[in-house]
Amino acid sequence: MHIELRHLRTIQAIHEAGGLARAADLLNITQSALSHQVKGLEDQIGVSLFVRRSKPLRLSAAGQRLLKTAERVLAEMDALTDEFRALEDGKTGRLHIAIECHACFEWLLPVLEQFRRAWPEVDVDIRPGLSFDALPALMREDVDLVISSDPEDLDGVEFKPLFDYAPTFVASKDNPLAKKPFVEAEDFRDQTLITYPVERARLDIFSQLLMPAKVEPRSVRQVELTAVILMLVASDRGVSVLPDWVLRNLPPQSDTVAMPVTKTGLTRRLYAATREGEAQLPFMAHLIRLARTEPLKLLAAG
Amino acid sequence: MHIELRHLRTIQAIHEAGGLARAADLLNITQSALSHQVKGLEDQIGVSLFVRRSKPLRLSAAGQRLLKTAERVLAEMDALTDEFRALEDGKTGRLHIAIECHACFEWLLPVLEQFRRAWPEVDVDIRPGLSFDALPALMREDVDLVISSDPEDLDGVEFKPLFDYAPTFVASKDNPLAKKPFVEAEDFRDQTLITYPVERARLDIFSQLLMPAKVEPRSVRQVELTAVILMLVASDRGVSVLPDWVLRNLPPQSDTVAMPVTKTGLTRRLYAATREGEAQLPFMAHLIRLARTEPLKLLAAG
DNA sequence: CGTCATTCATGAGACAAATTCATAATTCTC
DNA sequence: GAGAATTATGAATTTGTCTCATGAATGACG
Repeated sequence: MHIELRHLRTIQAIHEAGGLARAADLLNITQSALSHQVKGLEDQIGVSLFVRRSKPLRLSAAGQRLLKTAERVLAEMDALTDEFRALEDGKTGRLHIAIECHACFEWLLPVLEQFRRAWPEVDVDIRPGLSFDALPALMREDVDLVISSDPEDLDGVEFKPLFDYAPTFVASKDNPLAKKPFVEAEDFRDQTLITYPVERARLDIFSQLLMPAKVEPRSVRQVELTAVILMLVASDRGVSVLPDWVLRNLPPQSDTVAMPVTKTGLTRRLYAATREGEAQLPFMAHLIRLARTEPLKLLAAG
Repeated sequence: MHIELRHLRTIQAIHEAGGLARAADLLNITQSALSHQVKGLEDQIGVSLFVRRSKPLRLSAAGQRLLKTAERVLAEMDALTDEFRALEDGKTGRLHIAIECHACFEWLLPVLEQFRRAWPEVDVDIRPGLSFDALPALMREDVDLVISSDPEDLDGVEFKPLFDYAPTFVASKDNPLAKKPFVEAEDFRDQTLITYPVERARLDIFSQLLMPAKVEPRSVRQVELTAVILMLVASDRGVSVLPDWVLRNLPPQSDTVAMPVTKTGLTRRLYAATREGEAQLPFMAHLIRLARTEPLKLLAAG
């Protein structure tokens, strides 16, 4: 037999009530039960917790020490059950987001900023580390939402569409391609292509154009930050393909030009992946709503 | 049914062992018991704690939250039981001391200083506040040791003698009494007597001399600090009666003279009062031993 | 001081809860 | 898809907790 929370509650009640009988009322059990319990506890820990010499049962030194722990521990447990209760009726929860699409930071951060104002209790985080394997992480409950443009028909995972975007070609105005109305696969053969440092299958330009056309750029350079990519492009160190929302914020007098990929342009769709049913959680639904509308507003404003 | 420590231990074990079966071994119960327990807990708090989609049972977000609390709380409980165990075999304990005798600070502080080096785990404190009613406080376990010179035959309380001392008269060398070889009760009629601010029954000079002789000093002034009393005496603002150990530390060229009270001098004995049996606690016995010998050494050195 | 009221302790039996045993249902691995 | 490993479940059993009835101790009061 170990010390149990029941014992801590008992000690606290006896202290507050100032006696077994009154404490028994507080705890809705009989005075006898308490007496047995205290005796059992004292036998267990081998230390007497109360002074029995005088009748209105008082805490001994050891009892006072136990009471201190009881107060701390019970407070912690109360906080825990409060959180669970809140979690049950959806006022709180965890929202750890994995983004497969690297440029999504651009619109996701403002969206989260707004979200946090509405749901201050929700534990929000972005986990850029696991952009590969994001869906397994979702199922393992390591994350709770995945932003992706490649919906998969996976059991236990739900994909909700967010918004469409156009992967758009950017180059320096000094680049030979700058004069064209649009680019196509062949145009990349002589170019240095700058991409985010993720596998090709996750890059629109490869999955939608170059891999189907079996075209390999002259070279590929991987760069982490969007701003750096744009800088390199501006100084004609390479060309890139970025979502249109990234390009709307370019200064108009910049040294770069943007144009569609292929004559008709590419169109891609972003999705939010959640575990089955969790998209209905109030805060989750709210975030998805925000992620549908806010990025478009940003685009319009840009 | 409430969350119990058993549940916290279970969560922790499952997490550490990475599965029910292994955790069951850790806890010396069957896998079945754990399964039932987890189910019961989840029903209780209305939140699922594990991800069951994949087989090596993993903690869900809520489970991870619970684990965090489990770790904090169980650590606290372990610390508590360690303390109780130490308390059981006497390596630690509480030693809150009430002193009835006000001047005892003089020798008690150095004694405690030495004691703390030998028993760093013991929670030592002095409670000067309740110099009245110290014995009831002892029985209520508000304090654990009382220093007193008035042993009472009380049930459940034990008095151990510490050492003898002589309440000694001090006056300015300008005081008319300074020439006498000793003082007696009548001498106080024309004097301002300086005492500690406690009831007369606890002051040697009243209980041993003035009250029996029914003599009232011209006036009585109460002063808290020994050093201040000595200062006032030196400047002939009054006379006082202090234990000899206080006076040994007077600078020899001081303006005060000391002399016995009555021709034979008074002799008083200090006692340490503990609850019945507790004087045998190792640390308590040590303190009492120190309190017997150390003050005498101080005297000799002074 | 004895009486009465209050408060705590104790033993036996009733009850509830946790655990085990046996076995079914999953999931994982090859 | 067979076999191994892991978790879930139902019924029986064991363990532990509570209640009831009552006894013992303490404190207050006339």
